[in-house]
Amino acid sequence: MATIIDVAKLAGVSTATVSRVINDTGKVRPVTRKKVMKVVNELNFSPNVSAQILQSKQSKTIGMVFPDASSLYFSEIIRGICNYVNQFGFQIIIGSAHDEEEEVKTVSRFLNGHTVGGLVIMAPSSQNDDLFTLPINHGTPVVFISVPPVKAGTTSVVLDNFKMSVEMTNHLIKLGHRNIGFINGSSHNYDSKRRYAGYLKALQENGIEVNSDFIADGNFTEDSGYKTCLKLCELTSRPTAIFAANDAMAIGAIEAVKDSGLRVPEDIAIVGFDDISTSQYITPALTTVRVPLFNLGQVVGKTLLQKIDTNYENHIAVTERIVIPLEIIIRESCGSQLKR
Amino acid sequence: MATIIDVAKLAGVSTATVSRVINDTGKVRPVTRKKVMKVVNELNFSPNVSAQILQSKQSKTIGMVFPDASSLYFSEIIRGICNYVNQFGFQIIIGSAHDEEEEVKTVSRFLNGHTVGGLVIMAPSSQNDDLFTLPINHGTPVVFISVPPVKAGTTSVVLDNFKMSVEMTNHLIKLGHRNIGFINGSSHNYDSKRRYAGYLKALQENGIEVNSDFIADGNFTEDSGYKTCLKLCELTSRPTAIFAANDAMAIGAIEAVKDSGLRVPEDIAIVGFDDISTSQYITPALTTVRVPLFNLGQVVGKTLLQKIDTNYENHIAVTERIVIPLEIIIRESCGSQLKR
DNA sequence: ATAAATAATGTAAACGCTTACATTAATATA
DNA sequence: TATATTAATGTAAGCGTTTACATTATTTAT
Repeated sequence: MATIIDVAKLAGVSTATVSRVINDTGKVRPVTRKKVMKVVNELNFSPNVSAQILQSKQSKTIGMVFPDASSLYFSEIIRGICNYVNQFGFQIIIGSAHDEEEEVKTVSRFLNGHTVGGLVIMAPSSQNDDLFTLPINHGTPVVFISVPPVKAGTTSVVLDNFKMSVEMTNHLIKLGHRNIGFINGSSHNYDSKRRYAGYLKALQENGIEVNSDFIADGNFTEDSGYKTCLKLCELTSRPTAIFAANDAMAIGAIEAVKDSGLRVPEDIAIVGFDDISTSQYITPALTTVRVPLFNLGQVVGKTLLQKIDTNYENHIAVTERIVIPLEIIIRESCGSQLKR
Repeated sequence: MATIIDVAKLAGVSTATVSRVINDTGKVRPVTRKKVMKVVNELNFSPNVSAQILQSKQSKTIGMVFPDASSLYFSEIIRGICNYVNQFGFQIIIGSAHDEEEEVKTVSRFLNGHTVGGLVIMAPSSQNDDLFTLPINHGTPVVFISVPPVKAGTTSVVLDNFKMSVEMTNHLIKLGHRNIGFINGSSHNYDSKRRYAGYLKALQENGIEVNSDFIADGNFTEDSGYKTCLKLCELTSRPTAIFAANDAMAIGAIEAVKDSGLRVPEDIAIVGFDDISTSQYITPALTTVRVPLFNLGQVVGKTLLQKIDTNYENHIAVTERIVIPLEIIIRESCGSQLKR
């Protein structure tokens, strides 16, 4: 494998000049540039990335750490990030983690190893402050996905959960529902919390009292949706509509309603959140909120690259929060089309 | 950030000893080891990965390059790979590519940059020999996913497409079908080819003549399944069963049959391949072949790590081919439960 | 034509680590 | 106890870059 020295020798210039040519830094005469590029192509030279990082202390790889639990969403998000950052020669390195402790470890390994020039951390259920303090203390630019707006000097990209949840609940209310259940996702999950908060807000705005019997605790899995909904169906005075904090649980809920001998949406309307691909195919097709994950990824990539850039110059720590707009998708499971 | 020199100084030993301690190479007295480890922990030292790679020429990063088109499968596969290789301190770096040309570029960037110690290449539709020759010439261990068994000295992990496709077709035949259609995936895709070959084989074994009208060309998308199936439905003598080369197309096909005013499976049975999560929720639930992607990923990880290990010692280039067994999932869309 | 200013290129140190080889310490053997 | 053997540690070169600074070439001004 050819090194920069080989190129320099063959081109009859110094390594400094070769470096300047391939990185486009500093002045070099067109004649020299051409001469060097010729050899670069001949030898099929490309620089040793490790040597570059070691010397320049600037890595063009981005670490992405996320919990196993978000693997469903991860694929699209990462495609979005890649799509954006690849344009600028950046790579993505993956660190998945089973639990929070492991997530912290992964972050610190990325940081200490000087492998990454920036970090994307997905920690919707984060309880551990280290996840925030570690990279910030280290001075490495980070973008968080789906975290509460608590930490100063932190930049994050979040979904417009609250607003859409209000809208979705309002939609149910307009359809005539007053007894609306809610199935929560995992207990510490920020997305879930905001969606729940929006639901509560909508009820309150419409003067509907919250019935705690109608609030169930799931964990984002379809199974938990099924089981909690089954209980809701068995209530003597059961809800006429159920809002699940994500589609997987909504799908489980639909099965539960069916298995209880009831109909969706006639007896119980069901709505979800996420718009996963199954949602349009299940019967009845699920009314939900579309979350543009690919787009989210692009925004995250763009934001991070901006942080990295400005970070090279000056270290202004602004707290930034970018909200991704979402869209309600009305299908059959909410009963919009129904004449009541 | 602490370097190995800081640690050495503080512990009163040489950098060589520190290196031996943290890498567990060479002999070092327990006393010394303890002394060094104490400082390592105090300073929260962890080695600069770039410097390690630069010096040792052995990267613990695995490059995974795959076409955009396989992003559906990618998430689970990568989880599987991570799951295995993380145990051994290996990381994954992602290189997605729009087309084949870009895929080759990505591979060559990984190779030339010396960023990766091994490569996983997913190239089910590969036409370009560079994808194979590049890493082999470079001497970097590679594992291919879903590629034809053509290249010598190559190791690959593939699905047992042919066998399962024969079985699935046989299942249809046993159900009484003789007019069975097939919807192909994208034209150069190896998985699709093998599935088609299995279908052909089963027909032949049962003395059923192939009706070219029943063979449609899709491209793995649901939309293509819908459109091609619509045409199949319009045939004056139409097939009584259709085998789609993947679930997405099968789902499109089910919609098409419905939209043609026909019933699945009574008028036309439909089966697919992959067992994506939607398949169990669509009505009727799709009979299909389950592909254990996570498991596939684990196998790929294990195989690659083995190659990397032996590569360090001796460069025996054996052609290896690992076949992942699959499982038929009988649901409703094939009409097994039907009394005919 | 010469001096001054500017542009282009070269030189060499440094980045943080590993490891072959040299040296010193500890243990075994006679 | 002296010597041979083995174990533990140290020394320093080198991995392939980038870049501050030094040097040389080119252009501009006089």
